[in-house]
Amino acid sequence: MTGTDGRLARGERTRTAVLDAAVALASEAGLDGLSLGQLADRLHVSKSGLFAHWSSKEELQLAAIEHARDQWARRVVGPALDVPRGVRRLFALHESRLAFYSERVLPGGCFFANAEFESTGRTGAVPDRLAVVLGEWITLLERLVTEAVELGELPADTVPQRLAFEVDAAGVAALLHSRLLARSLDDARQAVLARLRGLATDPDLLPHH
Amino acid sequence: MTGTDGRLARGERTRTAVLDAAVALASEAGLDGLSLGQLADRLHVSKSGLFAHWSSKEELQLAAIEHARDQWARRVVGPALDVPRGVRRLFALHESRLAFYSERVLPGGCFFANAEFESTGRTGAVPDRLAVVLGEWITLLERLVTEAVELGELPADTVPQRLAFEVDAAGVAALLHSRLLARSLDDARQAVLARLRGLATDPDLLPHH
DNA sequence: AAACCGTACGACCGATCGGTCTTTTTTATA
DNA sequence: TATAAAAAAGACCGATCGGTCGTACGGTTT
Repeated sequence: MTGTDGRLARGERTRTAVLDAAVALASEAGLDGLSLGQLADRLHVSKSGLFAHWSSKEELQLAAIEHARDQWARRVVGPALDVPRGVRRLFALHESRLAFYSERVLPGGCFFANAEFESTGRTGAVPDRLAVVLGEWITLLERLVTEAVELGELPADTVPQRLAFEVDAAGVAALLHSRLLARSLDDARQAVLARLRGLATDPDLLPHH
Repeated sequence: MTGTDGRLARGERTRTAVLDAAVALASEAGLDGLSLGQLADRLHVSKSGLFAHWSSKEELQLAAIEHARDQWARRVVGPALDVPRGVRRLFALHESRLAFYSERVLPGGCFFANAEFESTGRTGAVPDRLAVVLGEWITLLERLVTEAVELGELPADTVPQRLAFEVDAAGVAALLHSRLLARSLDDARQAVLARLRGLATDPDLLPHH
């Protein structure tokens, strides 16, 4: 017995490499603008070789969604969960999201924002899956708000849905305008910081600037 | 003399019809996803007929930008300018923007948001022109905030850039999530309303709900 | 009536799209 | 060492992409 099959290992390696490139490309051109030919060229593999791993473009798109979701969980959500529950964790999530954008992890800024815009008015497995993943994100934000309320760090009459919407909105706008307005990321940070400090029962849980 | 040349009139008619369809199509598929073949089919004209009016796809894209800009000025900015200066006009602009989305004037919701996302990391005449038009929009928001401050309807220490960013962010997020979250448009309205009422020296200038 | 001009069409071009099929290379097992 | 299986390549397919060209129609001018 060998434990690891070299053939499968090789396949898994290229599979990961392809998905990395696919997520990066799709963050710029969108899931639809993602071209199999361009993707193959960039990775110095043949276009038909991609079909050994995914039977169609749609399956590759679905795999790219899962790949991007893992990346987001690891680089954005994970670090925030190391911070204590409450307003600090909520703000940490917002900050790690902005860091993801400013560090230009993906050339287009964000895989999901681009994909969500693109899937407007379309139907199919790809928009369906995107809707679920984005629902998870909103739910996470709402849960962090609710936790802060339960800890007494936010007023009891806080509407989690709306505050989650406000925090997310700042992130979305920061991304959208980051190319045009260099200060948009800072605006997004300051706006949410001021808002949370204004609401928090103990503003000193959050930085002053 | 005839005053109106029938040939030019006919050209202007189809030109307008094409741009209407182009803006609508681009609001869904993006300026890049806009296909001349599909556009021609939808209008029951020949693809080559389009080249009698625009020498290339890029020129049609630029014309579509101007067309969408006119539409936005007429349907969103115009009505807001009928409202008295100050916080009321600022909120009216936000509301007419949300109305533009909820009325589904464009199938994709917004021409410019889609176009701005798509032009991330690209160069050329189209992204350049988009950057200018979007700059005009941000400047308009900032000007309305500044006017409200000068009228004493908002505190003197208000940072126009940031408040303009917050109002715009609510609109952007409302559009992005409007397909997935039906309540996003209402969230965007309530969030900005609560924010402005919280800041305004006379909250009664704004509606209560 | 003739010349002219803006509009619009159909045929066609090379490039690229997603996708199929056959063959070759690499790795593991009998 | 021969065979099976996974991975990858190359040739090729019909459809569509943006774009060109020659031509015909309709309204204007002389």
